[in-house]
Amino acid sequence: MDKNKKKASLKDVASYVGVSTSLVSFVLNGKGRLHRVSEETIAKIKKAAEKLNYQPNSFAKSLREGKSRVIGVVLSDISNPFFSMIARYLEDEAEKYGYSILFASSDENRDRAEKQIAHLVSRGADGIILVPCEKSEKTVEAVLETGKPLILIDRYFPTIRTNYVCLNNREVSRLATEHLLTHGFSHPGVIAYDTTLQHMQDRVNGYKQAMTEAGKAGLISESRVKEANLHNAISGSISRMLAEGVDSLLFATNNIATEALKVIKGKGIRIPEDLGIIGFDGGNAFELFHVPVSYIRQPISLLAQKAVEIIMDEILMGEKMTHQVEVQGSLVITESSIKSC
Amino acid sequence: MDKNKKKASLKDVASYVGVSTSLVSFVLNGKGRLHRVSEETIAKIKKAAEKLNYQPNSFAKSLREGKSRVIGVVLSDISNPFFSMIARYLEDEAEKYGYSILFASSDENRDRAEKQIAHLVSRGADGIILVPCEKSEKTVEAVLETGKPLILIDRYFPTIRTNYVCLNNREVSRLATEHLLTHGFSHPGVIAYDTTLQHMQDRVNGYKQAMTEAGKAGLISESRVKEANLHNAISGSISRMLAEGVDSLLFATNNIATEALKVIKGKGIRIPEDLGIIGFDGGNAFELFHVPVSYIRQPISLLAQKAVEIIMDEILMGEKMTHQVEVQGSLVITESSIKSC
DNA sequence: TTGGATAATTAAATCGTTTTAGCTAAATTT
DNA sequence: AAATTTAGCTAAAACGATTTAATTATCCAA
Repeated sequence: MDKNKKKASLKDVASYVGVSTSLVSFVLNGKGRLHRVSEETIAKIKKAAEKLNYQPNSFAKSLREGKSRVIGVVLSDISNPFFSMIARYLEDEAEKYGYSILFASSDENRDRAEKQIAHLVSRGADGIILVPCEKSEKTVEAVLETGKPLILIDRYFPTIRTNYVCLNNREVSRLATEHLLTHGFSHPGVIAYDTTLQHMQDRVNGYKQAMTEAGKAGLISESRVKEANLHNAISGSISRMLAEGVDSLLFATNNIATEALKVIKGKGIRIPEDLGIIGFDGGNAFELFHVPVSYIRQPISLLAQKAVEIIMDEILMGEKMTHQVEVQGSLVITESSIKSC
Repeated sequence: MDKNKKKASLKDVASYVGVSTSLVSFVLNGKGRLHRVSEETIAKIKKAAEKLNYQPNSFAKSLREGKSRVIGVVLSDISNPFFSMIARYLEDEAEKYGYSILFASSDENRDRAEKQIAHLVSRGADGIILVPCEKSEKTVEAVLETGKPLILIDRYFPTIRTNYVCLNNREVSRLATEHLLTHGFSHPGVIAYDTTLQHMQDRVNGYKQAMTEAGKAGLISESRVKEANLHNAISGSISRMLAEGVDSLLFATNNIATEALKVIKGKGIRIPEDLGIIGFDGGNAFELFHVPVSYIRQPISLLAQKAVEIIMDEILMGEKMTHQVEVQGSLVITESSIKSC
């Protein structure tokens, strides 16, 4: 094994051909013509680079150029299906620009997120894509102060002027509720996380709006679920709401929906006879449930595409405007949300 | 906004305190005492670094040291739950060493994997953790030639001497089949991917071994499933095997198990009366199925922990030995694999 | 008081690029 | 023939750190 053969550097190529490193750099960066290097030399240099298997040293390049071609992504938890899908699309989109992605999971922990971001920045990330966690306004503002390109994804803070891409949470949630109301359910409820994060508030607000529009503001009986001890909390909520007369439920996240389906299965609640349901983000899991489950579909790939597009604009072209994009979710309707009368 | 205030460099700290950059470097790397810097100066330098919010430039550091503190990970597809779990544990383990992880998805495509690896190496990854795809022996060998630390995870090539961490596929698969044989099922079958990858062969071989040990070698009627058109292929396999008298099935991956459960639900096959089943890797999805599903549990966190441990040994200490680790899977048994007689 | 330790610090090379400014020789203009 | 332009190339600084060898100052022993 020749594990000791060092990688060839610009200098190696240069001395192999018998020219200066400048020429090699010009040629290999496609600026040969611009710097009027002779065709002959261009050819020789290219051949030599090939032959020596020259690979530019990315550290030297980054040091010199002040660019890393890496985007840092901090999301809630990459093992959560929703976020791992986002991760995958971000990866694909970034690749189109020749960028790589450095991932980190915050676990919805503010301090952890702060550390992760600092770490990514110190690693030289050219920009940050962030799924911000609750009460992390200061963290976000700190990144903004840096001037480092930043875009929030999935969530945003109404009080902070940043780039963000998120779902039209309120509207799609309103639509889902309206659908329940017009398909045999007179008393819908909603189960959401008990967080101040705006996207979650929006999902609840969409529900409230639909109820109000239907003249049922009086029926609003929301149950919020704390993330801790999720399964039990959801189980309790469902029992309580059923007792109160709720006849259908909107689940505000994929996780909540999945846990709720387990509870429903466990309690033997009939869908849609006893309870109409609409989940968030379909997925393999739902398909194993004994009744097809209606859900709100998020265009995850679009979410990722927009996020990368916007941050790349800022990184590459110095775009200064703030972009705030809402992508449109849609309703996928099946048996679980239609009461046959 | 003071977006123009450049980050402070070593030189800035040095001139702020009125010393040379050497001293600052010594002190901030904890080698102050070693180079007998006076306590007074140490204190001054630390305070100044704090005050100027000095963050070392990682490119300069990497360039000089020839280390990046980044591990490159190429896996099949980060949006696949199994791999996103691995990704998450890898992230956590690497963090313990102060390392970050650069992810890339190969989509089981050899050329893509090759490109991704090249990309990660050119990005300066100190080592590569790889889920190799079919027929990628040459790619793996090419990495080995480089001398860059490498470890395969989840899969391996018996013909190549590399570090790897994988499940005791054959044994756990044998156990699962044996379990079926001793719990009311006289004619088990297996559904696996039609690939030459050894881990998959091992899973099938474990099944065959159990059958042979039970004196039922004659009953071996395996169905292999091509990845393309998965759902339909599995549907066909299940029908065919049931017709052939198969009374129970071992599914060799989580994906196969999930798709199979959908088929089973669709066809109204009763579990375990008509068919006993054992899946691979439990997960949220299984819990929504109307019968609790037995499965083979992989210690994913251990898999990741070992992988990082081994590659870090090589990166940091120049460990030269090849480590080949098999972690032990276990059977999680519920109703789906026990025929009540 | 000369020489040798010892303590405290610094100068300068180095890592591998990119890029600006400058140099030489040939070609063209006046 | 002198001046200018152009073609083709190179030298050297810069990016921001680490590290080796060198330097200065101080103190102590002989």
